[in-house]
Amino acid sequence: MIDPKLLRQAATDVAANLARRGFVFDTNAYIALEEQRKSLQIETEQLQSERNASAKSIGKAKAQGEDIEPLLAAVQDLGDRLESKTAALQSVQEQLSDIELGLPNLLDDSVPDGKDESDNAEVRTWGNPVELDFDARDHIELGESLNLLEFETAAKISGSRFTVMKGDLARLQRALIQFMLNTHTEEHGYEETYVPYLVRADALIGTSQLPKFEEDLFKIEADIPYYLIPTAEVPVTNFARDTIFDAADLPKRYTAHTPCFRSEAGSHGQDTRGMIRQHQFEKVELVHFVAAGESMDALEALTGHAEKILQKLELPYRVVALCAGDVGFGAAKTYDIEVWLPGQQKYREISSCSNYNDFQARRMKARRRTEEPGKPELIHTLNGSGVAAGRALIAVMENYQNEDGSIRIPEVLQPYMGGRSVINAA
RNA sequence: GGAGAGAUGGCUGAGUGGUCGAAAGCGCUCCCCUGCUAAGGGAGUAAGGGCUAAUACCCCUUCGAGGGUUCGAAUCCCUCUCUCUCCGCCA
Repeated sequence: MIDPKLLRQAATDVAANLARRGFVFDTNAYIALEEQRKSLQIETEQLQSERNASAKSIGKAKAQGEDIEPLLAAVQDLGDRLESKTAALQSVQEQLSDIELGLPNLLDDSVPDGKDESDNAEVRTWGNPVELDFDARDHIELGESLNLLEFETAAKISGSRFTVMKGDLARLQRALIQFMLNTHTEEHGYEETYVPYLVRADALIGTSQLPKFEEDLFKIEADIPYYLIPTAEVPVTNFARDTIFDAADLPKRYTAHTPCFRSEAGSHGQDTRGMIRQHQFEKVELVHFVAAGESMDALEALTGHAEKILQKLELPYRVVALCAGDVGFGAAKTYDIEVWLPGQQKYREISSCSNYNDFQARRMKARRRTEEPGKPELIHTLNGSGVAAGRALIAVMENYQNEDGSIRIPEVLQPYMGGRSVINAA
């Protein structure tokens, strides 16, 4: 959520910023509502004040044994007046809140202009796309010919966009996850966490998947209307919900491995083959809680931590700064890390690292006490994939393939694979 | 699943219709005293919102959440959520 005070004072500036995203903010409608809110709130609070004063004097009079009747008569219609004002105020505030919850975050000035993916700015590349002296196979071909990857079995059980992995491939994904968690906890200062995969709507509102993007989520049919998490960002970031951290508590870095569940509504026809885009995938997530003013540095650090994983795996990648039109709803700035996939001859997203500044914190009431005046102020939250395990698996398969269809195991993963260095057909 | 208890400020914990945003203790901050790492005395110490140039006044809201009764609710009524105890079941 954008600071309501800023919206009131500088609606036009906000609209100009959001316009960079292609988002239209109807400032006139907002300002009109805001004027109503102001007068209604002042009147309502005035009436509440009157009510409090009269109740107090009635109490006093009664204690002294005086006649209360005239006092009661004097406030007879106060309740009704208050009730109608309150109802009107509430209605206006709900309308304002609907608008506010629907506004995307302000973009950081450093975000490049642009409409869509094609306008994203390459920031840096690492490594060089592998030159194979044979025709590269994609992960589907590789996995199926090794008898370790079965889409038909998955379809039989759960339909499209699911995968069954077996043997060394299943183990390789587990190895990737272990390797990533160990790297982040041992080298990058993250605390490992284990979190719920089912969450309540409140948590999703806090991280801004709701109310706007419900169609992207799986909601379970049960007495309790849980949602399956689309990313560990949701449970982990909500650690900070309704919390006031001590100044010394921050910064905090958390990591978690979870499955992620996404309906992929709106991506029909995209990546229908293979396991690039699944309803369920494994991911290691990184989350930072930092003081306001430190989040831009934190974003660079966080992105670097995700990159480190690919470097250790020796997978070529590039980092792109998402352009104004491509930055997600709640983010002020986002770097995507794209890994090279020989099977597609393309860089594909494997991590997305975002600074939400106070956008999520305001929704979650996540604050810290400042050092000096000791006053609560909103913290900044960040998150990024460190990295998506399913896609990392694809990247390893395709980048480490041999001509005979076997797959070499990256050196850093070998300890997790019983010391072996290659995966052969089962 | 059955039976019961409870949710109050940073913590412990009073408070069952009126001057309670809330006793007391602890903790914390500042000051005083004390010639010695102790003790004592005093003051202060919630969050959110409105108004505003203001982090100054003033006002409003909040005692798990949401409704209700009342001139007035932490206190009474209803619903929900969560926590705890015992029994049962269970990875």
